Amino acid sequence: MLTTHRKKSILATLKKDGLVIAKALSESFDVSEDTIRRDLRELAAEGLLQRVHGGALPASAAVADFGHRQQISTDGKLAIAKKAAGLVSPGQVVILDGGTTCVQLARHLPTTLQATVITHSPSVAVELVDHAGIEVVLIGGRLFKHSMVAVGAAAIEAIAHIRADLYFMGVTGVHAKAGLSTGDLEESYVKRALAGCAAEVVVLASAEKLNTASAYVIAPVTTANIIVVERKTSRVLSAPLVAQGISVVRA
Amino acid sequence: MLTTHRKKSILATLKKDGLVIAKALSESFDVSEDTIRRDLRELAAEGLLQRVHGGALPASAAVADFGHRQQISTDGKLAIAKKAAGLVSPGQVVILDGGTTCVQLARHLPTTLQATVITHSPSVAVELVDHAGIEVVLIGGRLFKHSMVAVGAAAIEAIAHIRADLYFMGVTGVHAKAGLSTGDLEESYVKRALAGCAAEVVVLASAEKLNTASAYVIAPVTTANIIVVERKTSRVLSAPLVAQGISVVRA
DNA sequence: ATTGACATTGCACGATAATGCACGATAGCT
DNA sequence: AGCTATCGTGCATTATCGTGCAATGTCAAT
Repeated sequence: MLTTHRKKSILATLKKDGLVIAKALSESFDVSEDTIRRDLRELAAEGLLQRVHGGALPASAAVADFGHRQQISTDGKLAIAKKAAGLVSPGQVVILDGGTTCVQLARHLPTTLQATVITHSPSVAVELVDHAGIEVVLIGGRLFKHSMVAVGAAAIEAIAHIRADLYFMGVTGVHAKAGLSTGDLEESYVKRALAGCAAEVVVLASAEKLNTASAYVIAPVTTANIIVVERKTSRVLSAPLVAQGISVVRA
Repeated sequence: MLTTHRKKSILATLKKDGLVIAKALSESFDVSEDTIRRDLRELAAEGLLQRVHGGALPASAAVADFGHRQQISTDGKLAIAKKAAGLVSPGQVVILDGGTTCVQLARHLPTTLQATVITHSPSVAVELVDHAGIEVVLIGGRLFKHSMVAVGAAAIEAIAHIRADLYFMGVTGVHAKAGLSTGDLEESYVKRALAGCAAEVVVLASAEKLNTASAYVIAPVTTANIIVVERKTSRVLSAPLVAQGISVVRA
């Protein structure tokens, strides 16, 4: 029995059953439990599975889950969301992106605020149910599950008929030269379309997004009128943005 | 049985049923109630659920307020949702209406099912995130908050381009003569449009809906190919429907 | 063929985690 | 108020874990 072969089998079993148990593996491969433990430890170190007492679980399950992602939303993101919520004036037509920060933003809009919110994120829409004064418009399309937003031709088409006052854009990268970027091609198209139909664009950028760029560029950084960053953001990071005429707001 | 796996199962059960009972869990996992209590305590400490005497409730705010309505969702509705979920075949294109029953239906679709779900309910969309095999298409429009569904011209327009195998329709009234009806005009337009583009229409009707009619008529009752009703439904109520050639399924 | 470097494995042992039971405290119902 | 189910805690038991070490096997260079 080859070690690598055994490891592959373990991963295959894991994928098939959703979990593996150390004792059972040791019997089925006829090796000691120590050996299995070693295998599991090594596979866990490679990020191929998640080690737990008694066996292992798939790695993805730990990472996945949107609800979980929302929980790891940092204090910084929360502060950004609150600050951004304050930028909305009564009567405005506002576009809210998907992503955890925008969900937080929606949650922190005053419940009494009279406004129209346009969004392609079902999560944001659900969040706004009990904001009596807010008219919600949902943009349809194929649902990109990783970010929980509608994308695709249908979404682009729906956006084409919209004019908004304000667009709160979530991004994964803000770079003075590379521009605003995100990790999914379809998403970048939608964000570009949304930016194009709003009078003012507000980018929400938590600390780790600044001065980085992701795979797909949405637009030059000057597309943003305002960028909301964390309070602690150093001047070194904000200066190049301010130099291009962007208003950098600290949360 | 792995501890971690048991906890995940508890959370999954909680999500499915809206509550879990300690004693029942201890029996189904064949461990002592102490162990279950420990699990629940730890999950509660992580903020993943809310501990109550005798069991636990969901913790998430988004789930909670919808869960309020969901709690009044009777056992009957749950049974209907489960039964209806079993009507979906792999590979089908399915339309899911809004409403608590359809959210339950979504929740009870097999996680491994390969299918396309079209919906105008953001709640349903959110529910299907962790069904890896399901492609979700969101229909946009103005959000009618009471039912949490997209309605209006945009929704109708989007629906016009759709062909589906199956449409699960929620209604507030099913009457052999008055037809299928609902309490909102806009909603009735959308439901009619959805019914028109599906090969087969399945109506989900909990006990109190039968033999009643609401303000706005969607379509004649014969539009429905199948009506799923509660197990206890009397023959007196189902007979007039069967007489019109509709298949009445008891949950 | 021999040797040495290295990987793999099984075993021993102390440490840690998980579980079930016993007991007194508490919550919810009548 | 009184009853019962449920709860939390301390403790003993068992399973599982990690580490160090020796035995075995592999492979390449000599």
